[in-house]
Amino acid sequence: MEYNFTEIEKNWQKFWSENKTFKAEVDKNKPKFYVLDMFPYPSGAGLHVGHPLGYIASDIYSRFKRLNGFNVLHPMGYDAFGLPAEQYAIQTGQHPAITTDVNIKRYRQQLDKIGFSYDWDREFRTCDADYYKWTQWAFTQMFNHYYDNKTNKAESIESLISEFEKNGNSNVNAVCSEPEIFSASEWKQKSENEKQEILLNYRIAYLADTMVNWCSALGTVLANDEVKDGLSVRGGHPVEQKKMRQWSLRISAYAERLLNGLDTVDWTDSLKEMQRNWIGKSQGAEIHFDLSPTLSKGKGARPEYMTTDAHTWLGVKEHVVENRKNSTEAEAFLWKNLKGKKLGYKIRRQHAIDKFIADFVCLEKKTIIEIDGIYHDFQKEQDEHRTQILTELGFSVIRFKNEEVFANPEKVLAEIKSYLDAKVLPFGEDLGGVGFTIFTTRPDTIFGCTFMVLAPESELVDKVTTTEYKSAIQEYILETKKRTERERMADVKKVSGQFTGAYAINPFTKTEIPIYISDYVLAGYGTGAIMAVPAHDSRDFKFAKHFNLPIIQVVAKAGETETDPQTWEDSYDSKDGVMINSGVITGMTVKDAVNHIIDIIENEDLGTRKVNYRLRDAIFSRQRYWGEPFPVYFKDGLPQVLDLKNLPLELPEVDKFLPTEDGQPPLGRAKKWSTEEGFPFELSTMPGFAGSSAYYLRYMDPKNDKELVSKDANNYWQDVDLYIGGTEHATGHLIYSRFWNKFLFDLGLVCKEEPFKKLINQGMIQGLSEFICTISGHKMGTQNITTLFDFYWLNGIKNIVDCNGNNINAEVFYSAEIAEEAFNNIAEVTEKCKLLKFNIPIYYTSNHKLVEFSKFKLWRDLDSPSTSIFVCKNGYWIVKGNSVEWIGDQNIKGDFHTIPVVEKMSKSKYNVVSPDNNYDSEGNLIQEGVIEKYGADTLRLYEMFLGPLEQSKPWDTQGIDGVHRFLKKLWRLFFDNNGTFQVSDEPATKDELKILHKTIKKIKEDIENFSFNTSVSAFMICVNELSDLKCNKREILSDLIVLVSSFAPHISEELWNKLGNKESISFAKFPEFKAEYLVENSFLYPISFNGKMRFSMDFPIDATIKEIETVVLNDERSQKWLEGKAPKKVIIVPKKIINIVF
RNA sequence: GCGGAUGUGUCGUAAUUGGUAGCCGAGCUAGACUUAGGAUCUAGUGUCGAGAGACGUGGGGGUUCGAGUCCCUUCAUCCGCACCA
Repeated sequence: MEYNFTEIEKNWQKFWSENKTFKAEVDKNKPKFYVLDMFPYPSGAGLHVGHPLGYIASDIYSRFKRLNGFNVLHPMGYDAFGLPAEQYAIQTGQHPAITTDVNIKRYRQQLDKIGFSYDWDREFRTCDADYYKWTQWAFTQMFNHYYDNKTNKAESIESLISEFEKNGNSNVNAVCSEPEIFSASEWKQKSENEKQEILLNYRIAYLADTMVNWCSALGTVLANDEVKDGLSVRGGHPVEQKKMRQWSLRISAYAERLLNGLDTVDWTDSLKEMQRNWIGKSQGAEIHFDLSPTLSKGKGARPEYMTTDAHTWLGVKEHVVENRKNSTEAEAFLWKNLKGKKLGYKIRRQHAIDKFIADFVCLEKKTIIEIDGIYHDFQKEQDEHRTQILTELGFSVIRFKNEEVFANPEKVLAEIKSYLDAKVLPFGEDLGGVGFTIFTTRPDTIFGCTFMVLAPESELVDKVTTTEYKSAIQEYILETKKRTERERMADVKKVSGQFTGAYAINPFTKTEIPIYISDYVLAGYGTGAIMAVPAHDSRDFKFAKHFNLPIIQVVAKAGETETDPQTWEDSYDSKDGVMINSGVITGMTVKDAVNHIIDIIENEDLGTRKVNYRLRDAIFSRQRYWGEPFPVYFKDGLPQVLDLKNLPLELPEVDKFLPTEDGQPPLGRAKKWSTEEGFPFELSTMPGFAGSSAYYLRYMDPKNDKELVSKDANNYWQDVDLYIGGTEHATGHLIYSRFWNKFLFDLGLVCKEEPFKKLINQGMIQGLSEFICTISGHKMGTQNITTLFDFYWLNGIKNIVDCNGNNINAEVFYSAEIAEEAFNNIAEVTEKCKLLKFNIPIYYTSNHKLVEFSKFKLWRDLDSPSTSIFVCKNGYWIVKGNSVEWIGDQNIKGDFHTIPVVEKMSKSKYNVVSPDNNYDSEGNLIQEGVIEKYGADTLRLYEMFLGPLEQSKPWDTQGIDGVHRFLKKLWRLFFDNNGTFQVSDEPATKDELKILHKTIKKIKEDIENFSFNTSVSAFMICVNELSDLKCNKREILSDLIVLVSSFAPHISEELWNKLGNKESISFAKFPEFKAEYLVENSFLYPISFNGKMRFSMDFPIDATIKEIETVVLNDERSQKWLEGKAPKKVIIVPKKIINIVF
């Protein structure tokens, strides 16, 4: 009986599916094991041979665990929302739900052919409303929680509100956007909207203004990698930096826990390193720098709004309160339009300054606004006197008459605003006093800080820049604004910057140091400002050199003395060394100095110890259609979330998948996109990572309509024991889902803080592309072709150009080996010529040769069918439509070589190999699949045989025959020469048992170490050896087939069944390894002389070292190798080696 | 620039973790069976050498009785991060 894999595989796949063989249920009598593959996005191209690599590995492991008595959860589903489907929808008008469904069906069909042991009853898609209900629900939970630094977990917003009501927020230590201290009574006085506004600063899911890449032509925010040279990669539309109100997730609150959690999981070091890198923790200090000259009276003495002393305040307090009550009509009118930062500046009224009371004051701009009524007319002289004093204090006064206010209030407000906008305080007092704060990880080098640099986008820039430098600064900012963050990163080498005119004072050296702005400082990191230490930071060094700024060495390499930094080629950035020129810390090591200086900084109130993270909050809005709608509506412009009972909020239908005319996201086109009360819903949708962040939890309990996952299911399945997938998710999905899980953990909804216990990154299977060569600008007239190439034949390649015809309608291709030569010769004549190499579909080639000339031709020029010439070494092919003619030596028809290149397997490179048959749009077979040709078991084994799982390798079917032969050989063990199934019930021999148990041991160890490639060769060795012994003993084959079943389940089921078993082999028991079968009674020792192996000798296992030594030394071969010398030493390692040293 | 990984026949790879380098498969060569072979089987196949033997795990050095494996150094390739203060 032949090994008919097609039949066998079809039958068993049907059997598994009908019998739900791999259905997993909570079973508390069995230990659980959860094996998960990373969520696939079902692309239109279907599966290629690279995708199943990880799936096969996880499937082998799942089946292995089942055989070992575990209750295995092994599910599969689809990450179905996403951009490609939507782009396709925009192009074709097809609803993304339809294309996604088609793609998923194709995926499923392909997956089914490979024989995976998934529990298909748990399958779901992220775009199912039943599923995204829980994505939306999780979002509402994030909205309803804040991160408390005291309990170090997420806590409910209700508890925060009740704390506000009791004590205000001064005792609250929460992760928060803009802390502003208020008391309980102040909280209670706030309007509902004001309260909501404040709460948004605390919520884990929050709405805030964020800088984004906005592309108005595409109507969406773009990620950095979607923008190049200020244009969108797709379409080439201009992209601008824009502040937009976006949903974000406060993932930064979890930075420390995300970092620490890495120590508890079994992932590869490289992956953990990537995450650590992404989180980017750095420890250092925030240090306050005063501006020079300092006008403030002292640091940290009083809040800035207290602009008078306590004594005076008590004296004027009554007047202030009185005035506020009895404000004039004009004042009241103005106040209505000034309060609450209506002009963009905080304005206070009836505010005491020195011993005066100002009508209105803007402290950050040191500006007083006076309304002169009749009352004031009597006091004109006094007012002038008062103005004088206030001016001395640094305030300026603008005045308006009552009548002005009434006659043209708009004009008055506009004047106030433009006055405030224009006013630049020379010494930065409006920064909240007297200077600004920087973050550094090297506070020890502060004595070497000789200048400061601000990020161009920093809010501080406007405030420090002196009038003189204003235009230069603005010019510089404009320049940098044009470039995206990405571009800035790209040309690191270019040094640019601009002096602001302002100086700060180094708090330790007390010297005045200039303040610059430069785009090498990022607004988003730290405080957007740095202290520059050119001697010990290469970027600062370059900057100092460029602008000729002083460089002071403060760290010397251990054992070296001070040198002149002016002579340096580069800075000394290392933390190895001893402090010099550094006041009290001179002589300390860098490590000690860092700690010591921070202590001083804290004691003297110059700053604080500080930990900084690179991890930023995740922007969660997309102006897109094909994603989860936010369960959010807006009431008075403020967001409210829907209750669970109103979820899911289903994605509405729209007429087009494009933004609306007025630039709203596609959901703006939905007919009724508002609550029943008429409050509008959010128009953005969630990003790709939303749906994939908690899917592993949902698999535990996929049909539950009451909760994401039941307590029962979660307590049983707990976490993913083995997670297999590609590295591409290292910093995206794997950070987000860890965050998401930790959040749910804080809420007590899941029992494990880390979701993925062990994680393996399978290597990529690359494609083997084929390139064809042609030369641009070099086409020839058809009528010349024959003569041309006869000529070419006679004269060699270089004469091709002599016949450069004028009727251009033939394209010439060159076989790889002559392309270069041909090109070189053509280039002599026409300089415009270029050697072109481009990808061609690999299925027109075979063994790196073009074979399907006419098919290639058809593919190549659909638009202009013409003649093509394929120049080979000893002639050429002329191809016209279906006619292919060889011109040249008829005895040796030329091979037309293409150039093989290993690249990523991708549709655009035409190098995709799918596991099953590949048909064109008309249904013609264009590429035979491995599954059809060899069967799924061969595919599974071969993918594993290719090499270590983690390693990337190009797909190459050379060698697949060997694996297929192995399966046939295995099959033959069960049949006699006539093809009749025949298994002997005789007891196995010692040798047979030894072979079997050697294999059991090896397979068990290999699977546990995920070393599947070596298991496959172990199987081969085993079957080879059994074949040599002509072994057909049931005792041996029965165990062997169980071993194989994890790898090649179909053939195993078939043979298992033929052995007379009624149940699926999945319910068999993994054979037990018995060491006694491997016990040998002798060992063949390799005998080396001075470490070089010369011959080997057999000794009984219980021979003593003494006995062995005597026998070996007396052997005549030993005498020969010793060359008559006496051995100095004889090393005998039992059951290992014998080495004789002489 | 920083971090990580890898480097072994013609190719994919293996090596009991410091103990006979090249298992298994492919390819190639020769042969058997056969009407035929993309079937099956047998033998050979690291390099040099007629041979004995010598050399051989990117290069150089070291530790060791013994190194593909450990240490130092250097080169190459791949991947990740990258003005992160």
